[in-house]
Amino acid sequence: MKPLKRMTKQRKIILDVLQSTTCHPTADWIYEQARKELPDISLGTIYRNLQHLVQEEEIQELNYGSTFRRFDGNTGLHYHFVCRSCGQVMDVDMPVLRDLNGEAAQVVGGLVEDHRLEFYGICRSCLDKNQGIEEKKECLT
Amino acid sequence: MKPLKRMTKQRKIILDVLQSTTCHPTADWIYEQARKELPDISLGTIYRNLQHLVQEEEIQELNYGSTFRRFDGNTGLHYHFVCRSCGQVMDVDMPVLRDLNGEAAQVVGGLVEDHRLEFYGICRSCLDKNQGIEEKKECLT
DNA sequence: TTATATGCAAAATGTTTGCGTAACG
DNA sequence: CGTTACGCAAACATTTTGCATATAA
Repeated sequence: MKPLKRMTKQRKIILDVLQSTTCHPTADWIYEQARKELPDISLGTIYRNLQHLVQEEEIQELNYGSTFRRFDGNTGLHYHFVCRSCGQVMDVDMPVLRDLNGEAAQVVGGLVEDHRLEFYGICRSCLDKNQGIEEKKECLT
Repeated sequence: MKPLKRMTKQRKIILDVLQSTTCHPTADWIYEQARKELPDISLGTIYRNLQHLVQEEEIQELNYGSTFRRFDGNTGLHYHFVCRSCGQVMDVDMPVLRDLNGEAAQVVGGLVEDHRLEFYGICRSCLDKNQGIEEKKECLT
């Protein structure tokens, strides 16, 4: 973990929020959480810090088929499952496919640094209450 | 290939643009191309048709670490490589990992319908002219 | 003490939508 | 002909930015 340039209380809270949840929150959800601690924090500060933390590789950014981003406090390589019904994003605890990068490098002929793998489908809890479209949950705690 | 509800000249052009390029264009690039044929086409029409074509599974939507989407006329399962320097997205012609979905299903316990795999790194042409940051190419024809 | 970060509000970006008109089948 | 799609422009949601002030090191 590299040292950050400055650890403000705002930055600390944002990092805390991300590291103390297993969900994959949006900027807005992080904002709501952070405001419980620091009511005057601004959304601009949330975005500036998220950008900063991504650059410092303290967190990672996720992007699925939606208009907004999600963030993940877990920077280790791991895979995700996205439920098409409720929109929930969960970690998939399966072994990392280490030789994939080399395989791809042979094909594309460039430098392959890493990869990202996402699964799509319907999660168990949506299957159970097997109905049409659930209301989307932004984040489950 | 399911029949589309109506094949307007606008929809045809959008489909043509996507199917006659191996790049993975943004809505805006598609708009520029379509305007060469049909100068009065509107961006709203582009978006409406892209959405429609995704639903009909005539094209697929891609989403990477950026603020905008890309689209792909190739609906078969295949993987992508994203160059961190020039932003280009290219196909990775490697075998599809068919048993991955089953593996993930065992872990998450839901229904896993499909997966998406993306590689990140620096492409050959950026490595060759090995300089800092290239100007971003939206799409190469 | 000074560079870095903040809050606020305004701007920018990418996408969607309402409405009256056009045109596919 | 009736329904579906269009062009246009305004609305929307998310993210970024400029500026004057505050604060961590």
